[in-house]
Amino acid sequence: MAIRQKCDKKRNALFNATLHLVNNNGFHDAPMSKIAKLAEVSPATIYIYFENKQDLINQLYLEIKASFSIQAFKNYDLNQPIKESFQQIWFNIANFKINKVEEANFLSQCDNTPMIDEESRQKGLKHLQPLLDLWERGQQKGIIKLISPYLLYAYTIYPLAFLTTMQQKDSFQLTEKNLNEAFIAAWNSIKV
Amino acid sequence: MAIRQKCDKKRNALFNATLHLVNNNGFHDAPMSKIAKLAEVSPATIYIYFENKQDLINQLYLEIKASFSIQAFKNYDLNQPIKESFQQIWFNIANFKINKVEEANFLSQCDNTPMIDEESRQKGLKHLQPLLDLWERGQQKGIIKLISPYLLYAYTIYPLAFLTTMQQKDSFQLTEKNLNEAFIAAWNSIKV
Amino acid sequence: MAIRQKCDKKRNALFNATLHLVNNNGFHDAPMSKIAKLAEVSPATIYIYFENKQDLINQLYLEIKASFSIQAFKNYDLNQPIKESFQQIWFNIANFKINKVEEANFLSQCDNTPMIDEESRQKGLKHLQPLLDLWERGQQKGIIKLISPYLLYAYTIYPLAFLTTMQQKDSFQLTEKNLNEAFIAAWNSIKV
Amino acid sequence: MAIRQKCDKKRNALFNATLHLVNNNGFHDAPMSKIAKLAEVSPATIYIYFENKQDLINQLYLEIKASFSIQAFKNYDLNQPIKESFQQIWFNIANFKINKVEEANFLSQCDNTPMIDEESRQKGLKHLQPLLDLWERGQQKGIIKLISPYLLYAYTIYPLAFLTTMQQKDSFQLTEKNLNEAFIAAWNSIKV
DNA sequence: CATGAATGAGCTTTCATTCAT
DNA sequence: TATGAATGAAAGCTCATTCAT
Repeated sequence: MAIRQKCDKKRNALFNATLHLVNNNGFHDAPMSKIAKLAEVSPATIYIYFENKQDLINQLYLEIKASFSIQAFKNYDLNQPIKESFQQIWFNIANFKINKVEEANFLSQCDNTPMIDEESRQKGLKHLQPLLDLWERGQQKGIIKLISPYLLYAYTIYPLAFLTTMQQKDSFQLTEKNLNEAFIAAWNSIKV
Repeated sequence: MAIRQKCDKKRNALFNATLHLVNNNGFHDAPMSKIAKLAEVSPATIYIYFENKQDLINQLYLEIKASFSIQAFKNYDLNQPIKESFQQIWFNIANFKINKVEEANFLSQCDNTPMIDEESRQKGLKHLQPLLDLWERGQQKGIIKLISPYLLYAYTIYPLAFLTTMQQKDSFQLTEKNLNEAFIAAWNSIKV
Repeated sequence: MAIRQKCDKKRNALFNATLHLVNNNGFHDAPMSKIAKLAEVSPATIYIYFENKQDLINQLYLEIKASFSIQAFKNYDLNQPIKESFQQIWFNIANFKINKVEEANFLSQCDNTPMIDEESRQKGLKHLQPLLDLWERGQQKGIIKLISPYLLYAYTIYPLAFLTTMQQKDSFQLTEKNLNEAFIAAWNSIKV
Repeated sequence: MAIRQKCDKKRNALFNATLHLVNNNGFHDAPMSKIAKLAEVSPATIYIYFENKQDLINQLYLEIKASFSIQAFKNYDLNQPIKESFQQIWFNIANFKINKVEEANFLSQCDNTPMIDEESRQKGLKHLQPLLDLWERGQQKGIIKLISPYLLYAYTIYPLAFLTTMQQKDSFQLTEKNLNEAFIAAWNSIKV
């Protein structure tokens, strides 16, 4: 009655292989055969864990988004002042992007191409809710400007994507000094 | 002359078809056969104008980057004050992204995936030089913060990409009010 | 005994599943995985009961042929007159085809395609021997025409396959009236 | 401006290859790769001439049905007496089955399996209309029994399929004598 | 210059079967 | 015995590119 069980080990190996190949070659040059080889499984095995290639990509996206959100709101304390809370979250996100380069890179590709289907994209968006709530509280208290949350995001979180992308490609270094300057720029752009 | 015009017509048709398909389907689902069909030419004809698919994408990228740069520095007068100059350029870029949605979208994909080869990417970067020069002058005059140009770009120009992407996907509207708020946020983040 | 019954249950479930899928989808679209699912067993279990897919099909064919032959010669009494005997067998076969539609359909597929291997086909043919013997007796008595048994079969039994196939596919109905007319046609074609 | 044209030569080669492989191996063991090899074209070439495998099979079926129907009604003269007309058609069909063994065999497979889709099957049926009309005339004149055309077909034309199948598989020979006996059997089964 | 046909290589996915428990 | 996981091989089909005109 005992049988071999579907194991997270293989699922993870497939995720890692996909992550690596999509980041380096792009979605268009990350065939299932290469993914399988890199994960050291048979091509057919992928289809035990995922319905098809799109499903593999979607699930990977959501898994990374979830791990992103855990990191983003680590040590976030609702009772602290608005600015301290925002600072905590901002640096959490920055650290995720710095330490989890592959994951951050993948999310960037997903958010800027039609790789992910609409349903998964919508699910992924929900992870940011606590930050939106924080901004609203900040606005009610007169600390944060009364502008669209899209603007708040565009000028505080989104720039980090550029900085990490550049760090990978060019000679730009995200030093601690740079990071602090970046935070100040972010805060200046949204504070009242 | 007549022949030359005929050529450009097909070249442009191919560019438009590629732009449309890559934007809507992604690079991985924009085969040469579909591009040819949409441009109303034979697949074989593509290879008269371009060496191969990569070359087509690269050339399209550079063409759009060039048209972007023309728009970006329109009416830019070196003799005007720093802030006015920056404001001119910033709104130029914003208008490009708002009016040339397809082109802006395509550049976004190129900048966030391994679609474009390194050589073309480097060429594309040069178009921004006048803005970098302006920033340097601003810094020398003590008007702009002494931080890396990567940071300056990340907090002034890059956010526009997010806003235009969102305008396409969601209910967010880039109204004139929003746009002015965005410029203020951008300026606040880099001014001394 | 208990184990034996358990076994037969699964074997039968597999037979039914195969019958259903081959009839509805064709042999080419009746994969082992679907058969297993429909029979509510594991794909691996099939290989406990059958050597491979070909063996499963062959055994199913022979099982159905055997059940066909039991039905065909039910109440067949060697002492009765030739025509009565023939009539008995003919209606037995007709009833099998009418009541066991799935089984009859499957035999049709097997007899008209290279699904079954030669050995099993030969085995299947033997079930008709009593009918061949009856015909021979009829010929000796001058009641049945002195023509090849292949012709006798082609003009008496084989037409039933067409009628039942049509009943399934079209609006044709095998009513009792039709059936009696069919028997008369059959008898007229072979009687002296 | 002149280009290579899609040629019937390749289309025919593909038809012949398919015919041969499906007849000998069955639909389930007639992969596109083998068909291509036998037709001496690339697998990709098949998709220039046919939408997919199903379309290839459907078109082949209809082509053969058409050629069958031409043969079936060759020299058929509406002004001749019913029996002579029927005899003409019956022998035409018999000759088709004897001389075009591969084609006849293929039609048999198509008519007894779910290989062909419903639409093509319906189209294929229309080819028999002149025979149905003849039967109706025969019935009006009191020459042919007033029974369903399905019965008429089952007892006159359908038996030929069995005889030709047997000729291929077994030692049975469709001699001229056999053929004449078969016709008499056919006629006896439907004449008043 | 321009074309539709043609293609080998490679794609995603499925298959019959076996493995490990 | 019975299983769900696992798999190499092969399926149908598509791709970027070239051929022949």
